[in-house]
Amino acid sequence: MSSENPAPNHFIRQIVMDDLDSGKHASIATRFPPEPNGYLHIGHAKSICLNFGLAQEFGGRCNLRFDDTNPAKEEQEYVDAIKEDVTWLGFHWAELRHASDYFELFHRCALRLIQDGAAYVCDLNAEEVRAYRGTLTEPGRPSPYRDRTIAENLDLFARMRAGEFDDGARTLRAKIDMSSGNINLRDPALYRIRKVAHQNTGDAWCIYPMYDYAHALSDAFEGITHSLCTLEFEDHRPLYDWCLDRLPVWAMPELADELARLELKPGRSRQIEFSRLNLDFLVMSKRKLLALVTDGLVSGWDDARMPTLRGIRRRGYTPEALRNFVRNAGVTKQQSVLEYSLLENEVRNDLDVRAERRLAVIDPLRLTITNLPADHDELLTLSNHPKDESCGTRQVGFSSQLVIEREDFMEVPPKGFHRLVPGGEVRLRSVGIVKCEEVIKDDAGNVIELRCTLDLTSRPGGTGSDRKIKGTIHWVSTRHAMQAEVRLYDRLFTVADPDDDHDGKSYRDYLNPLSVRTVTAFLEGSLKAVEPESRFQFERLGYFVADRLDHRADRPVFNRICTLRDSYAKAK
RNA sequence: UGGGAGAUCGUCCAACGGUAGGACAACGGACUCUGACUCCGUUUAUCUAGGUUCGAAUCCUAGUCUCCCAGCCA
Repeated sequence: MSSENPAPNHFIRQIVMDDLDSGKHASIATRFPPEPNGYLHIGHAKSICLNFGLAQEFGGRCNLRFDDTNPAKEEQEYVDAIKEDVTWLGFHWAELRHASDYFELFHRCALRLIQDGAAYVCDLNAEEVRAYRGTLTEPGRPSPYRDRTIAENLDLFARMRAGEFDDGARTLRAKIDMSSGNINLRDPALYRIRKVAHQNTGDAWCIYPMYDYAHALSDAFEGITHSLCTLEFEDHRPLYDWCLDRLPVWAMPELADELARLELKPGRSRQIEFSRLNLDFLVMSKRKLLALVTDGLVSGWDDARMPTLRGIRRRGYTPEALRNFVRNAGVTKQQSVLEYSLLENEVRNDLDVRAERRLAVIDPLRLTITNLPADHDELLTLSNHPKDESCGTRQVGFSSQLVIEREDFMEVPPKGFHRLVPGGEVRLRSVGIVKCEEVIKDDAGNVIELRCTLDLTSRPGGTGSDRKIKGTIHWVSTRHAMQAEVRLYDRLFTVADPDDDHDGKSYRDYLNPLSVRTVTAFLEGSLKAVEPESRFQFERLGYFVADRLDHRADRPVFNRICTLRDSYAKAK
């Protein structure tokens, strides 16, 4: 099995250890808070590994919480997919929560804010609010409704809640500072009117809380100690803290019954930001990913080329490799773009250790052994893993009628070519050394068959088996082979930064037309009855996985996860 | 011209006033019945300018560059 090294230290882990050492927290609590409006991608893996990983390492707890405060965008389908993906990645949540579980609590808190004179109902519409807000460099102006009386605010808010007003007609706003340099503090909206059914609460509410308000309170309700999020929320932190300063939910009697009902143990949380995970040669924004799907540029969210967790899984990447990748990437506040090779490297590391070896030919060239009877039929016993005997052995059929990889033969080889050439010798993996005696061509001059003799003494255990030969190539016996659809994947984009839209280009202009190639390959017969998602190394070709969705015993489909490193190809 | 954040090899991460180190990438070599794996070696970095200090990636000052923010999205 693959090994996962201990967690390297990073600034958030250090904060956690300090808080534990100082006694600020007896144990920690984190949460992974996705909005169920799309599928999870590699970027989310960082947040998942960080939140769940920290809780795991320090004996704390980590909740999965759906940030479902905007019913217009969210769907149950995504909730289900996210749960499945988190589980696949290898994590278990302490509790499954929804922000919508707390709608009653949010509402009571809003009442408290109004009573404290810290929030008011504003009648400005969206456009007017924007005009009053000012700009990045100019302060905003107070809303004409800013100084309503508490009684008036209470009455208006009750009527908002009762559905008396249209969508967008009014908002509940925090009364903070219209001249703040931080735009988030210029009386941000706390509640808006949306007469939309919610996938969880149905028609119970027509006012829904905004992210900043709901998120800070949700963290506090759940007793989250460390609320980890990405850098773009850095200047939301003052608002996060404002909410908890005004609403010490752990000490508000009017919340007690509801908190008890939900079995919540609230506490004050601290928001800490880290930089997102970005990868080159990929796009990661939900919008662009969605466009790839809806425009049919890929086959779906689970297309094996997609950077979604479902796509990555479909492709055959292992959760272990993904976790190692994220761990090695580290956690900082520096914006960064990781090289895709880091991820591939982890996949190869993991699979080299655990994937059994098989023989397969994806671009066949006929090879006949002329000094063996035409009906020669033999079962060879091959080891499943060169470095792990516990993987056992398997039987592979061998005959005089074989196919080899077309690129393993060249009539006019370049210098340094170690494979088959006319009159030359090469070792057939686990069989022995063959010599190419004759090259058969069709009328067009294409090589269609190689006729070779096998040096019988070079067979395993034979007197000449140790004879040094430069090259070893793989093969499959046609009589014993099965054919299968094999999908050869390559990167989806041709440039390192597909998001770069200079020169009027867009990521669509950088799509790799060769990102998938489907071929019919010859596979050794032992591959016949494998389960979907089982992974193998096809020797010298790469790592392959039986497709999770399409693979069937009677119609096998394999995906290439990644190639092997190929120093020869690189040298060419 | 506002507010927030960040600058260390090609990439990512360390070094917490005391020899700038690791991983990946690249390059060279060894090994090899997978041109894989493994092993060995090499190249490459502290944004700039001042200052403090015996000593600065780290502290101070000034500047430069990059990213984020003007949703009733999250």
